[in-house]
Amino acid sequence: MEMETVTENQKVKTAKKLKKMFGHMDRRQMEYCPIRDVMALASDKWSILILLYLGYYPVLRFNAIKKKVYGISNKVLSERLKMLESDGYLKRTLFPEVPIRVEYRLTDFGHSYVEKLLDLTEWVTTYSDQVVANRMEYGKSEGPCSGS
Amino acid sequence: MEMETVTENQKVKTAKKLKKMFGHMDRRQMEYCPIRDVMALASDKWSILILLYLGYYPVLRFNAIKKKVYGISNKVLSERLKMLESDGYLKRTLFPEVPIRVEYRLTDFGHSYVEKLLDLTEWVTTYSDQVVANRMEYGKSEGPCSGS
DNA sequence: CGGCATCCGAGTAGATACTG
DNA sequence: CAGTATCTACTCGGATGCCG
Repeated sequence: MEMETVTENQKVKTAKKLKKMFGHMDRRQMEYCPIRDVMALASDKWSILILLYLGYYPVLRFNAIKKKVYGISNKVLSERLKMLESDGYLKRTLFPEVPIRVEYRLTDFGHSYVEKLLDLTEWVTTYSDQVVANRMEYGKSEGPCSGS
Repeated sequence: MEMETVTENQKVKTAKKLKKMFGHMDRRQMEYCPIRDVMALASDKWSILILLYLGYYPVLRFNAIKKKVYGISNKVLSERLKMLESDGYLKRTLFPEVPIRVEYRLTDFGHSYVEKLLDLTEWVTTYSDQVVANRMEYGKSEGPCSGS
Protein backbone atom coordinates (compact mmCIF):
# COMPACT_ATOMS: atom_id res chain seq x y z
CA MET A 1 0.00 0.00 0.00
CA GLU A 2 1.59 3.19 -1.13
CA MET A 3 -1.39 5.09 0.22
CA GLU A 4 -0.34 5.53 3.81
CA THR A 5 -1.82 8.98 4.11
CA VAL A 6 -4.70 7.96 6.33
CA THR A 7 -3.94 7.18 9.94
CA GLU A 8 -6.37 5.70 12.40
CA ASN A 9 -6.31 9.00 14.15
CA GLN A 10 -7.39 10.73 10.99
CA LYS A 11 -10.25 8.31 10.55
CA VAL A 12 -11.51 9.03 14.04
CA LYS A 13 -11.30 12.75 13.45
CA THR A 14 -13.17 12.39 10.20
CA ALA A 15 -15.83 10.27 11.84
CA LYS A 16 -16.31 12.93 14.49
CA LYS A 17 -16.78 15.64 11.94
CA LEU A 18 -19.19 13.40 10.08
CA LYS A 19 -21.17 12.75 13.22
CA LYS A 20 -21.49 16.44 13.81
CA MET A 21 -22.51 17.09 10.23
CA PHE A 22 -25.05 14.29 10.10
CA GLY A 23 -26.32 15.34 13.50
CA HIS A 24 -27.31 18.67 12.08
CA MET A 25 -28.90 17.10 9.06
CA ASP A 26 -30.96 14.50 10.85
CA ARG A 27 -32.87 17.22 12.61
CA ARG A 28 -34.60 18.09 9.39
CA GLN A 29 -36.77 15.80 7.38
CA MET A 30 -34.79 13.23 5.47
CA GLU A 31 -36.52 14.13 2.22
CA TYR A 32 -34.58 17.32 1.88
CA CYS A 33 -30.90 16.57 2.15
CA PRO A 34 -28.84 19.73 1.69
CA ILE A 35 -25.79 17.77 0.65
CA ARG A 36 -27.61 15.85 -2.01
CA ASP A 37 -29.58 18.83 -3.21
CA VAL A 38 -26.88 21.47 -3.29
CA MET A 39 -24.08 19.19 -4.37
CA ALA A 40 -26.17 17.80 -7.18
CA LEU A 41 -25.43 21.04 -8.98
CA ALA A 42 -22.23 22.18 -7.34
CA SER A 43 -20.40 18.91 -7.78
CA ASP A 44 -21.74 18.10 -11.19
CA LYS A 45 -18.95 17.16 -13.53
CA TRP A 46 -19.62 20.12 -15.83
CA SER A 47 -20.22 22.61 -13.04
CA ILE A 48 -16.92 21.70 -11.46
CA LEU A 49 -14.97 22.50 -14.58
CA ILE A 50 -16.88 25.70 -15.23
CA LEU A 51 -16.28 26.90 -11.70
CA LEU A 52 -12.62 25.95 -11.73
CA TYR A 53 -11.99 27.77 -14.99
CA LEU A 54 -13.77 30.81 -13.63
CA GLY A 55 -11.57 30.59 -10.58
CA TYR A 56 -8.58 30.68 -12.84
CA TYR A 57 -9.68 33.26 -15.42
CA PRO A 58 -11.33 36.14 -13.55
CA VAL A 59 -13.77 36.69 -16.37
CA LEU A 60 -14.88 34.52 -19.25
CA ARG A 61 -17.36 34.75 -22.06
CA PHE A 62 -19.73 32.02 -23.14
CA ASN A 63 -17.70 30.68 -26.01
CA ALA A 64 -14.48 30.95 -24.07
CA ILE A 65 -15.88 28.66 -21.41
CA LYS A 66 -17.20 26.36 -24.07
CA LYS A 67 -13.76 26.10 -25.61
CA LYS A 68 -12.12 25.33 -22.29
CA VAL A 69 -14.66 22.88 -20.97
CA TYR A 70 -14.01 20.30 -23.59
CA GLY A 71 -17.03 18.44 -24.85
CA ILE A 72 -19.76 20.55 -23.29
CA SER A 73 -22.66 21.49 -25.51
CA ASN A 74 -24.28 24.87 -25.84
CA LYS A 75 -27.37 23.70 -24.08
CA VAL A 76 -25.69 22.15 -21.09
CA LEU A 77 -23.32 25.05 -20.69
CA SER A 78 -26.20 27.49 -20.86
CA GLU A 79 -28.17 25.50 -18.31
CA ARG A 80 -25.32 25.11 -15.90
CA LEU A 81 -24.43 28.79 -16.11
CA LYS A 82 -28.00 29.72 -15.34
CA MET A 83 -28.22 27.34 -12.41
CA LEU A 84 -24.84 28.31 -11.05
CA GLU A 85 -25.87 31.93 -11.25
CA SER A 86 -29.16 31.14 -9.57
CA ASP A 87 -27.38 29.41 -6.71
CA GLY A 88 -25.10 32.39 -6.31
CA TYR A 89 -21.78 31.03 -7.48
CA LEU A 90 -21.35 33.31 -10.45
CA LYS A 91 -22.51 36.55 -11.91
CA ARG A 92 -23.67 37.10 -15.45
CA THR A 93 -23.17 40.51 -16.95
CA LEU A 94 -24.67 41.42 -20.28
CA PHE A 95 -23.23 44.20 -22.40
CA PRO A 96 -25.79 45.32 -24.96
CA GLU A 97 -23.22 46.10 -27.59
CA VAL A 98 -23.69 45.46 -31.26
CA PRO A 99 -22.36 41.95 -31.21
CA ILE A 100 -23.80 41.17 -27.82
CA ARG A 101 -21.30 40.37 -25.12
CA VAL A 102 -21.85 38.43 -21.92
CA GLU A 103 -19.31 38.04 -19.19
CA TYR A 104 -19.29 35.46 -16.46
CA ARG A 105 -17.32 35.78 -13.28
CA LEU A 106 -17.36 34.19 -9.86
CA THR A 107 -19.05 35.89 -6.97
CA ASP A 108 -17.27 35.96 -3.63
CA PHE A 109 -19.51 33.12 -2.67
CA GLY A 110 -18.39 31.22 -5.72
CA HIS A 111 -14.76 31.95 -4.94
CA SER A 112 -15.14 30.55 -1.47
CA TYR A 113 -16.66 27.41 -2.92
CA VAL A 114 -14.00 27.03 -5.59
CA GLU A 115 -11.39 27.24 -2.89
CA LYS A 116 -12.83 24.19 -1.17
CA LEU A 117 -13.53 22.47 -4.43
CA LEU A 118 -9.96 22.94 -5.51
CA ASP A 119 -8.67 20.98 -2.55
CA LEU A 120 -10.78 18.08 -3.69
CA THR A 121 -9.86 18.28 -7.36
CA GLU A 122 -6.20 18.49 -6.46
CA TRP A 123 -6.60 15.23 -4.64
CA VAL A 124 -8.37 13.82 -7.66
CA THR A 125 -5.72 14.89 -10.15
CA THR A 126 -3.07 13.44 -7.88
CA TYR A 127 -4.75 10.08 -7.57
CA SER A 128 -6.71 9.81 -10.80
CA ASP A 129 -4.12 7.45 -12.22
CA GLN A 130 -4.64 5.15 -9.29
CA VAL A 131 -8.37 5.27 -9.76
CA VAL A 132 -8.02 4.34 -13.39
CA ALA A 133 -5.61 1.58 -12.45
CA ASN A 134 -8.10 0.31 -9.89
CA ARG A 135 -10.76 0.21 -12.56
CA MET A 136 -8.61 -1.83 -14.89
CA GLU A 137 -7.66 -4.24 -12.14
CA TYR A 138 -11.28 -4.64 -11.13
CA GLY A 139 -12.37 -5.55 -14.61
CA LYS A 140 -9.72 -8.24 -14.86
CA SER A 141 -10.66 -9.99 -11.63
CA GLU A 142 -13.87 -11.21 -13.22
CA GLY A 143 -12.12 -14.38 -14.23
CA PRO A 144 -12.94 -16.61 -17.20
CA CYS A 145 -16.32 -17.55 -15.75
CA SER A 146 -18.34 -15.22 -17.89
CA GLY A 147 -17.64 -17.03 -21.10
CA SER A 148 -20.52 -15.75 -23.14
CA MET B 1 -22.07 40.92 1.99
CA GLU B 2 -21.79 38.69 4.99
CA MET B 3 -19.52 36.43 3.02
CA GLU B 4 -16.22 38.11 3.64
CA THR B 5 -14.29 34.88 3.83
CA VAL B 6 -12.52 35.33 0.53
CA THR B 7 -9.76 37.87 0.38
CA GLU B 8 -8.02 39.00 -2.78
CA ASN B 9 -4.99 37.23 -1.50
CA GLN B 10 -6.94 34.00 -1.27
CA LYS B 11 -8.17 34.41 -4.80
CA VAL B 12 -4.64 34.80 -6.09
CA LYS B 13 -3.50 31.75 -4.19
CA THR B 14 -6.41 29.77 -5.56
CA ALA B 15 -5.67 30.93 -9.08
CA LYS B 16 -2.08 29.81 -8.72
CA LYS B 17 -3.09 26.36 -7.59
CA LEU B 18 -5.54 26.23 -10.46
CA LYS B 19 -2.87 27.20 -12.92
CA LYS B 20 -0.66 24.45 -11.67
CA MET B 21 -3.47 21.91 -11.82
CA PHE B 22 -4.62 22.90 -15.27
CA GLY B 23 -1.04 23.00 -16.42
CA HIS B 24 -0.70 19.34 -15.64
CA MET B 25 -3.95 18.53 -17.35
CA ASP B 26 -3.37 20.43 -20.56
CA ARG B 27 -0.41 18.23 -21.32
CA ARG B 28 -2.70 15.35 -22.01
CA GLN B 29 -5.33 15.23 -24.63
CA MET B 30 -8.36 17.26 -23.73
CA GLU B 31 -10.71 14.38 -24.44
CA TYR B 32 -9.73 12.62 -21.26
CA CYS B 33 -10.14 14.99 -18.37
CA PRO B 34 -9.32 13.25 -15.09
CA ILE B 35 -11.38 15.70 -13.11
CA ARG B 36 -14.45 15.23 -15.20
CA ASP B 37 -14.03 11.49 -15.48
CA VAL B 38 -13.14 10.61 -11.91
CA MET B 39 -15.37 13.17 -10.29
CA ALA B 40 -18.32 12.07 -12.37
CA LEU B 41 -18.53 9.10 -10.06
CA ALA B 42 -16.82 10.37 -6.94
CA SER B 43 -18.86 13.55 -6.69
CA ASP B 44 -22.14 12.08 -7.80
CA LYS B 45 -24.89 13.04 -5.40
CA TRP B 46 -25.53 9.43 -4.38
CA SER B 47 -21.87 8.45 -4.22
CA ILE B 48 -21.15 11.31 -1.87
CA LEU B 49 -23.74 10.20 0.63
CA ILE B 50 -22.70 6.57 0.42
CA LEU B 51 -19.07 7.46 1.00
CA LEU B 52 -19.83 9.83 3.83
CA TYR B 53 -21.96 7.28 5.64
CA LEU B 54 -19.23 4.71 5.22
CA GLY B 55 -16.82 7.24 6.64
CA TYR B 56 -19.04 7.51 9.68
CA TYR B 57 -20.06 3.90 10.16
CA PRO B 58 -16.97 1.72 9.72
CA VAL B 59 -19.01 -1.05 8.16
CA LEU B 60 -22.46 -1.12 6.62
CA ARG B 61 -24.60 -3.68 4.89
CA PHE B 62 -26.58 -3.12 1.73
CA ASN B 63 -29.91 -2.45 3.32
CA ALA B 64 -28.37 -0.33 6.03
CA ILE B 65 -26.93 1.99 3.42
CA LYS B 66 -30.21 2.01 1.61
CA LYS B 67 -31.98 3.08 4.76
CA LYS B 68 -29.52 5.88 5.43
CA VAL B 69 -29.25 7.24 1.93
CA TYR B 70 -32.80 8.39 1.75
CA GLY B 71 -34.49 7.93 -1.59
CA ILE B 72 -31.94 5.75 -3.32
CA SER B 73 -33.24 2.75 -5.21
CA ASN B 74 -31.89 -0.79 -5.19
CA LYS B 75 -30.64 -0.42 -8.70
CA VAL B 76 -28.77 2.81 -8.25
CA LEU B 77 -27.31 1.77 -4.91
CA SER B 78 -26.14 -1.49 -6.40
CA GLU B 79 -24.61 0.28 -9.36
CA ARG B 80 -22.87 2.90 -7.30
CA LEU B 81 -21.46 0.38 -4.87
CA LYS B 82 -20.06 -1.62 -7.73
CA MET B 83 -18.51 1.43 -9.36
CA LEU B 84 -17.16 2.78 -6.10
CA GLU B 85 -15.61 -0.59 -5.40
CA SER B 86 -14.18 -0.70 -8.89
CA ASP B 87 -12.58 2.69 -8.45
CA GLY B 88 -11.07 1.56 -5.17
CA TYR B 89 -13.00 3.62 -2.65
CA LEU B 90 -14.65 0.74 -0.87
CA LYS B 91 -14.37 -2.96 -0.27
CA ARG B 92 -17.16 -5.46 -0.57
CA THR B 93 -17.02 -8.55 1.58
CA LEU B 94 -19.44 -11.39 1.09
CA PHE B 95 -20.22 -13.84 3.88
CA PRO B 96 -21.84 -16.93 2.43
CA GLU B 97 -24.05 -17.53 5.42
CA VAL B 98 -27.62 -18.73 5.22
CA PRO B 99 -29.15 -15.36 4.86
CA ILE B 100 -26.34 -14.00 2.79
CA ARG B 101 -24.47 -11.12 4.33
CA VAL B 102 -22.44 -8.48 2.54
CA GLU B 103 -20.40 -5.84 4.24
CA TYR B 104 -19.16 -2.63 2.77
CA ARG B 105 -16.35 -0.59 4.22
CA LEU B 106 -14.06 2.13 2.99
CA THR B 107 -10.59 1.30 1.82
CA ASP B 108 -7.74 3.51 2.99
CA PHE B 109 -7.98 5.12 -0.39
CA GLY B 110 -11.64 5.77 0.20
CA HIS B 111 -10.93 7.18 3.63
CA SER B 112 -8.44 9.62 2.21
CA TYR B 113 -11.01 10.75 -0.32
CA VAL B 114 -13.78 11.07 2.24
CA GLU B 115 -11.51 13.25 4.30
CA LYS B 116 -11.23 15.75 1.45
CA LEU B 117 -14.85 15.34 0.51
CA LEU B 118 -15.91 16.11 4.03
CA ASP B 119 -14.26 19.51 3.93
CA LEU B 120 -16.41 20.33 0.94
CA THR B 121 -19.65 18.98 2.34
CA GLU B 122 -19.07 20.85 5.57
CA TRP B 123 -18.87 24.02 3.54
CA VAL B 124 -22.04 22.99 1.76
CA THR B 125 -24.01 22.26 4.92
CA THR B 126 -22.86 25.57 6.34
CA TYR B 127 -23.97 27.57 3.35
CA SER B 128 -26.79 25.49 1.93
CA ASP B 129 -29.33 27.89 3.40
CA GLN B 130 -27.72 30.72 1.54
CA VAL B 131 -27.75 28.74 -1.68
CA VAL B 132 -31.43 28.04 -1.29
CA ALA B 133 -32.04 31.69 -0.48
CA ASN B 134 -30.11 32.67 -3.59
CA ARG B 135 -32.30 30.38 -5.64
CA MET B 136 -35.46 31.92 -4.30
CA GLU B 137 -34.16 35.40 -4.89
CA TYR B 138 -33.16 34.53 -8.42
CA GLY B 139 -36.56 33.20 -9.30
CA LYS B 140 -38.22 36.38 -8.11
CA SER B 141 -36.02 38.72 -10.12
CA GLU B 142 -37.69 37.54 -13.31
CA GLY B 143 -40.12 40.40 -13.03
CA PRO B 144 -43.63 40.54 -14.42
CA CYS B 145 -42.40 40.42 -18.02
CA SER B 146 -43.03 36.74 -18.55
CA GLY B 147 -46.76 37.00 -18.39
CA SER B 148 -47.71 33.77 -20.12
C1' DC C 1 -21.65 36.70 -34.55
C1' DG C 2 -22.92 35.16 -29.77
C1' DG C 3 -26.25 33.23 -26.85
C1' DC C 4 -30.36 30.80 -26.27
C1' DA C 5 -34.58 27.79 -27.26
C1' DT C 6 -36.48 23.63 -29.49
C1' DC C 7 -36.43 19.05 -30.83
C1' DC C 8 -35.49 14.37 -30.44
C1' DG C 9 -32.65 10.21 -29.25
C1' DA C 10 -30.13 7.74 -25.75
C1' DG C 11 -28.98 6.71 -21.54
C1' DT C 12 -30.33 6.75 -16.66
C1' DA C 13 -33.33 6.64 -12.67
C1' DG C 14 -37.17 4.66 -10.17
C1' DA C 15 -40.66 1.12 -8.95
C1' DT C 16 -41.72 -3.43 -8.58
C1' DA C 17 -41.29 -8.29 -8.71
C1' DC C 18 -38.45 -12.00 -8.36
C1' DT C 19 -34.22 -15.19 -7.28
C1' DG C 20 -29.98 -17.43 -4.96
C1' DC D 1 -30.60 -10.49 2.91
C1' DA D 2 -28.63 -8.81 -1.15
C1' DG D 3 -29.10 -8.06 -5.00
C1' DT D 4 -30.92 -8.79 -10.31
C1' DA D 5 -34.44 -8.32 -14.05
C1' DT D 6 -37.62 -5.74 -16.35
C1' DC D 7 -40.29 -2.04 -17.63
C1' DT D 8 -41.52 2.65 -17.86
C1' DA D 9 -40.64 7.42 -17.47
C1' DC D 10 -37.84 10.93 -17.52
C1' DT D 11 -33.95 13.66 -17.57
C1' DC D 12 -29.98 14.60 -20.01
C1' DG D 13 -27.29 15.51 -23.83
C1' DG D 14 -26.24 16.67 -28.70
C1' DA D 15 -27.58 18.81 -33.19
C1' DT D 16 -29.98 22.27 -35.20
C1' DG D 17 -32.25 26.62 -35.94
C1' DC D 18 -33.71 31.12 -34.37
C1' DC D 19 -33.16 35.76 -32.50
C1' DG D 20 -30.84 39.89 -30.77
